Amino acid sequence: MRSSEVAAAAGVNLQTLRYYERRGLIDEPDRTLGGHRLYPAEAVTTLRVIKAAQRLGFTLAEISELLDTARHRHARGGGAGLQTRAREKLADVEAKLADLTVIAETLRAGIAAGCQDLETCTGNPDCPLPFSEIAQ
Amino acid sequence: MRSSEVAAAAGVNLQTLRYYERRGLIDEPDRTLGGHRLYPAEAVTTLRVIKAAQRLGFTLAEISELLDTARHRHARGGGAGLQTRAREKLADVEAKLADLTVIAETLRAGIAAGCQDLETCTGNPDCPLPFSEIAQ
DNA sequence: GGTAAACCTGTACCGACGTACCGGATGCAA
DNA sequence: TTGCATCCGGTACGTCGGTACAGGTTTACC
Repeated sequence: MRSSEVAAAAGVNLQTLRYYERRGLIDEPDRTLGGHRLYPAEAVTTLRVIKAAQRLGFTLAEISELLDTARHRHARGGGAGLQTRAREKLADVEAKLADLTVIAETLRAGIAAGCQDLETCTGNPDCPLPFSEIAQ
Repeated sequence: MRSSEVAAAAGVNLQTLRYYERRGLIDEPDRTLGGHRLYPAEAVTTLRVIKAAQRLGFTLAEISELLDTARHRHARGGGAGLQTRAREKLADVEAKLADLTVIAETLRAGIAAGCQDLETCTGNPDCPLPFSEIAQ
């Protein structure tokens, strides 16, 4: 498959394909005599896996590592496997959930109290937004 | 107060202070004859309000706008007030919460299923991670 | 063999939020 | 008046995940 076919099939930009190649996320494909890239069909699957992993919150660096340890399985000791990574990521996500829950509650309180502007709220000790408590 | 005092009192970097000034988040302070900035004590409060608003998920651009509409209150029509902004932000935060909840559930499913690496999971139709369904 | 579409490399840029470094000027105390 | 900490403006860098452009080749089809 040619690069634009792969990009279209995976729903990514052509530039993104080359970017991933530079980042080591996808293998360097074979080339035509003239230097044009020729991808195997599996490249599309790899790209979809990358996108799925991104949706789960993994960074490209993490995905790159996960793909590496998947390829050569002798990752004893050094590289953490998918299990470990998923556990760590879950902890991150749960922490973010906790943060956002507090934030949502605070915003709801501010809305319920009818806060009109930052200046008034900052000086008002009854305001539920954390401006007044912070002011002094 | 001198710039380093304000920065220390608000817990921000000196450079950040100048950055906020460039962004229009804090007023341009008076200067000494030699050009050194001299801040009023309220600058510290403003900085803390900015940090509190950031913790609530507002961008610096949004905070800048909120501070502006707070300062000159004649913001009828054009600029949305704190109420409106808070409602919009709450909707954002709730959307993020929903996303992260799905992500957390997916990660938990993957952990419970004992997924070991991306390659195996991609080819396994029983894997709860959304790689296999996506592969074809 | 001509032509247009696709492709190549390399580099620069986006946005969001700062941080760091430079050479030079200033402030303050002894 | 000297000396040193602090501050000045301007610019460059860093992250993260791409995207865009320039200007030059290659491929594919008629």
